[in-house]
Amino acid sequence: MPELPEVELMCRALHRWCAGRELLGLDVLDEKLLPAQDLRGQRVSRVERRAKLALLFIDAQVLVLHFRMTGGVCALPSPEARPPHARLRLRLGGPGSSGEGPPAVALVDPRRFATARLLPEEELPALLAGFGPEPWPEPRDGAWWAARLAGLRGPLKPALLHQERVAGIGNILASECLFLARIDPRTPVPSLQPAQWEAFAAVVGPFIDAVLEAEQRSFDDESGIAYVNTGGPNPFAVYGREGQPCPRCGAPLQRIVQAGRGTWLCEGCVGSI
DNA sequence: AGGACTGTTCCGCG
DNA sequence: GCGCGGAACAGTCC
Repeated sequence: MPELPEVELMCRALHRWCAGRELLGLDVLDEKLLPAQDLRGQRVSRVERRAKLALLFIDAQVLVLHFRMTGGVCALPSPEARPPHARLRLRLGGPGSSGEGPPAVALVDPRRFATARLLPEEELPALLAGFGPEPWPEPRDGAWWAARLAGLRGPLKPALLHQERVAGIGNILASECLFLARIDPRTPVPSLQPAQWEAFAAVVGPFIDAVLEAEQRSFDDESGIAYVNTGGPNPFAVYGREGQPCPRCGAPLQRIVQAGRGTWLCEGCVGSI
């Protein structure tokens, strides 16, 4: 479920697994993803997140992974292991900067929406310039959010998904944070009051921290496919819960569609539009 | 069988 | 420029 927190966790995992290690091979298991590459002997220096991208720095190049809807990463028990839906595999040699790591890692993606590209490091700034600034971990206040979305006229919730304004907010994060801030997702951006911007700003950082902490557990077990919400109960307050009672007031939660995407809200908890 | 889905891009229309 | 709907991508899970 890759939004900002999930991509952050995947990047941390990739960094632990790969940083400082030699590449023994880059296996393109789905040729739709990337042309075959020979990167043997090159070294993964580090892995960083920017927006919803994972950036693997390999010598003078960067392998840029975009997980889209269903992409994920996992550590493999053997160099030739091929878990279901594996699309790209990195075989690794030598101990990493955090000790022994797995013999290989893979990008897995059942739906095959994920993308990968390899580009010279000097081309990275131009790619990243297309994304807005990060809403986390640096604290952002209400004025920052208002300025980032200034000029947009439509409803707030779809506006939050504009990656060129603010990078990393996804459909779940948007619904959940608006619920926590008691803001109606249909409110036009120009109608937001300063107090509402502040309420929203106050909610985002702690919510991302909470998701990271909750999902950290699924990454702590690095023995198999260790990524994203594999089964388990829906951990969210409103997402995917239409018809269920609002955790705050008990009224049935609503699902509406905005810009073609589901939005979940409690009509009893939001102020007037 | 049919619909919905955590992301993004493209097109056409207004 | 903005925003929407729709389609496309491709697969799984109700």
